[in-house]
Amino acid sequence: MIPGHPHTTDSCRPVSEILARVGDKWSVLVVVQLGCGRMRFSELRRALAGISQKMLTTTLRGLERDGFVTRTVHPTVPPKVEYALTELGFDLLGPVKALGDWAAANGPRMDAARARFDAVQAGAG
Amino acid sequence: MIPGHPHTTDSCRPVSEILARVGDKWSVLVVVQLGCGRMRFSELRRALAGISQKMLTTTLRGLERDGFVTRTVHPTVPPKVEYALTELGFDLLGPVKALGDWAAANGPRMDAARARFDAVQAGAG
DNA sequence: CGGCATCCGAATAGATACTG
DNA sequence: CAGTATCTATTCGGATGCCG
Repeated sequence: MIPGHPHTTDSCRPVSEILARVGDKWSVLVVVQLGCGRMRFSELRRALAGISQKMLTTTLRGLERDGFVTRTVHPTVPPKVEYALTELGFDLLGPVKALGDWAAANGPRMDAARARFDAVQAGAG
Repeated sequence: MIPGHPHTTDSCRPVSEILARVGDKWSVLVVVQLGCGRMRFSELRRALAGISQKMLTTTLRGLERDGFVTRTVHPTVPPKVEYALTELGFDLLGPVKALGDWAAANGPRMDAARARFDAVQAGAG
């Protein structure tokens, strides 16, 4: 029990919403990647290394819809489409990078806990 | 690489990892909920209102495995199992709440962007 | 009360082929 | 090069039934 706990945390609802929007497998990766600067479709695909072309398209559409990225079509031959973060997208980078820093700092602790848990499971059945 | 760009964000990898662990539909909700204090299984289920017993069990197992929550069994009749955040879990609350605050503050902007996008799609095909 | 096993439907993600 | 459409495999998540 936490004595004198504020219990004012209504973070549940908004966290759930933001996670429903960018909590999928690729959205955050794309946002972080675009945080390095505008990129074209194939550059993103190369940078993300593992995403399928379909998923990249779907993810970018969703991010564009929610106002995180812009899509610029250059009417050239061959076609060239560039994606960039909006102000909202850059804004999102703040808390996302905070989470990233946390993960980088505490990832080993998570790994250790997992190893411990698995060892106990194996030993105690 | 973008010339003259900061490019200090190597948050890609860790963000991906933390998202793979707590980016599912319920994990963060459970963590935030437990941030209010230790709770037993049925309390959590009531508080989350919508989660199935199977998912709650699965989610709690995952969080326990990664060292975010502890599971305490009271050998009473009827049985009583309580869950609480570990120090790592409380630590996670920081960046998660930051993300929650951001979502609460910018949710309207996301909604507006979405409405705008949908309107353009309807108008321009 | 807490939890596991099983089955089933829905949603997701990937491969492939085709268009402009 | 960028994107769409289709098909399929995998995963997710819920309902049910049984156990300690």
